[in-house]
Amino acid sequence: MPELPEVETVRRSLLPVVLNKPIEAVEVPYERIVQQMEIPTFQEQLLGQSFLDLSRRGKYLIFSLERGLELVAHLRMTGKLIYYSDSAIPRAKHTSAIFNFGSQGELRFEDVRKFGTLDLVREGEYTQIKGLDTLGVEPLSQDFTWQFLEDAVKNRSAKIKGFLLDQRHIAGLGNIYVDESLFMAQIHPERTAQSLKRAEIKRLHQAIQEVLTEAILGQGTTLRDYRTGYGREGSFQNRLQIYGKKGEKCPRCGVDLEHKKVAGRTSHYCPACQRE
DNA sequence: AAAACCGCCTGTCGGC
DNA sequence: TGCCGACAGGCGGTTT
Repeated sequence: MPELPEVETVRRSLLPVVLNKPIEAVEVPYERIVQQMEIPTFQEQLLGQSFLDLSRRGKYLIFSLERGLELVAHLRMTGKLIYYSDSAIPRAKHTSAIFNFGSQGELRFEDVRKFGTLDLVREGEYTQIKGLDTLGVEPLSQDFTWQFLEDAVKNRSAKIKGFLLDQRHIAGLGNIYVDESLFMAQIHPERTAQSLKRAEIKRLHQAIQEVLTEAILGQGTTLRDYRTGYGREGSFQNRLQIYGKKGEKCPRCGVDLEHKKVAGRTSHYCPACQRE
C-alpha cells in the first residue's frame, strides 16, 4: 500500500509530534511485528528513550533513538503509524504496537493484514533488514539522473514494470506510481528495460520525479487503508490518471483503458498511448 | 537473470 | 441472504 509519497507524508506529519517525548510504555499486542528480537528486550531497549529524529529510505521509516539505536518501520500493505494526543482514545481493532508518551499521547502501529514490521537495530546496521540493505537510489535525490536510469536499464531483459518495482534499483516505487509514471512517459509496462530509447528514458525519469513530487504535495493516495500520521486521508487518489480506472477513457486520447498482469501485478495502461 | 509460485493476514467485492 | 473465490497499495523465499 504505502509507497514513497505515503511514507514520506507519514514522516512529515509525525515529525512535529513524536520527537523528544520519553517513551513511558511499549505494548506489542501483535508480537510478530517485531523482527528478530524478543518482546521484553524490545521493550527494555526503548523504555525511557525518546525519538530524536525521523527519516525515510524508500518505504522504510527510521526513528533515531539515543544510545545509537534505530527503530525501523515498514508498513507493507495496510500498516499505519498514527499519533494520538490522548491515550484514552479507543484502539483500533488491529493495533500491532503502541509507544506511549505518558501525558503527551502515543504513537500506534495499526495494521489489518499484519505484514508490517519493526526492527530495532544499532544505527546504520541494516544487514539483518534485507530489503533495506540492498535498497536502490532515492528517486527524488540528486543521484537519480536520467543518465543513472539509462545506465541502470542497460542489458536488463526484465519488463520495465518489474524493473521499476524492484527496490534494488529505485527505492520507493510501488504499483500505483509505476503505472502512473509509465502512463505519463507513454511507455508500455511490458517493454523490456533495455529496449527503452534515450528519449523514453528521459521521459520516464521526468515522469517518476513529477508523479512522486505531486503525490507528496497531495499527501499521498488513499484508496482504502492509507492515512497520514494524523489519521487523515490523502488526496492524490483524485488525481490518478489510470490506476484503478479499467474501463474508463484515457484522459489523453479517449481510448478505453486496459489492465493485465505484468510481472505478477495488475497493471493499468492505455493501449493507444503506451505501445508495445 | 527472471518468472512463477507460495506464504504472510484480513477484509471486501463480485458472481452465483 | 449466503457462500466462495479472487483480489488488494509489499516483499521474502523457493522452485523452475
